[in-house]
Amino acid sequence: MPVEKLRLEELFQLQSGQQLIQSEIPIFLAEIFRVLGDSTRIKIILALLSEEKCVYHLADAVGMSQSAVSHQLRVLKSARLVKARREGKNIVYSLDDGHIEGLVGQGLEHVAHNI
Amino acid sequence: MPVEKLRLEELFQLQSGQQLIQSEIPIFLAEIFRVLGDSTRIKIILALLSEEKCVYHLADAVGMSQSAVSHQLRVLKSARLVKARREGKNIVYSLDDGHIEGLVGQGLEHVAHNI
DNA sequence: TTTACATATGAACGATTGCTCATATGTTCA
DNA sequence: TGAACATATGAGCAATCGTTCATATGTAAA
Repeated sequence: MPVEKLRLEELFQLQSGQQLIQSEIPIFLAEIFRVLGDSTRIKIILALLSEEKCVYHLADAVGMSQSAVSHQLRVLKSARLVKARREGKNIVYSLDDGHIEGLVGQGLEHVAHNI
Repeated sequence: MPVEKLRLEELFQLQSGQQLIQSEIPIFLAEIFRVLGDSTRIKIILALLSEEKCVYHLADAVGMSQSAVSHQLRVLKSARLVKARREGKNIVYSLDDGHIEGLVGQGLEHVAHNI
């Protein structure tokens, strides 16, 4: 299936959803959610909502070791959820694009709804 | 932290995000994303976007065994993503609330953005 | 160039995951 | 009640995951 050709508003209307399900889209979709599905990684993202941070400050913010945070940053970076830039001795991480806030926001709505 | 007292629009504005990160919210958030982070479960959800379905039809739609689908339906149900009702010999599953479409929609936007 | 700092990375591990297979439970109809 | 169908569930297993520990890499300042 030519994923590039899909317009978002069409996705929900594919006949019986079968084409969508058999495309690669569910794989990509599951992948992004899988990456968001760990509390250390979510905390990193939440910490980056307000402002960019270096690894040391992220580790402090989420209460995990530098190594653990660094490993998870790599996961987040390869999923294009965060981006990095060097600033002197530090490497400063920030959210990669605005969709992430949307995703987290929707997640929060579901959480709020189920409390 | 009194989660129930949080208004959604306040969440992003908590001082430096620290309160949010130290609350139980990241745990809940990661949990919902973790459940969405498997392609079989995402396919099930996509299959239910258009209409409710029984287990047999779901298994067919997602191309997995009845047992595998049943196991995953239990995960989806305990995360309150789907609900079930008996209809004769069958058990018919449907999405539990409207937020799920919002979540999937946001996920699709991210996917579309990164293709 | 040496030292100290900041980050990344590889190996190893215990824990969790998602599937299959076999079987149990529940429902309908003869 | 018994047979056939629909779904759920438990055990078992291979694969994946997230952490720690030790160490490598990269940068800045002395």
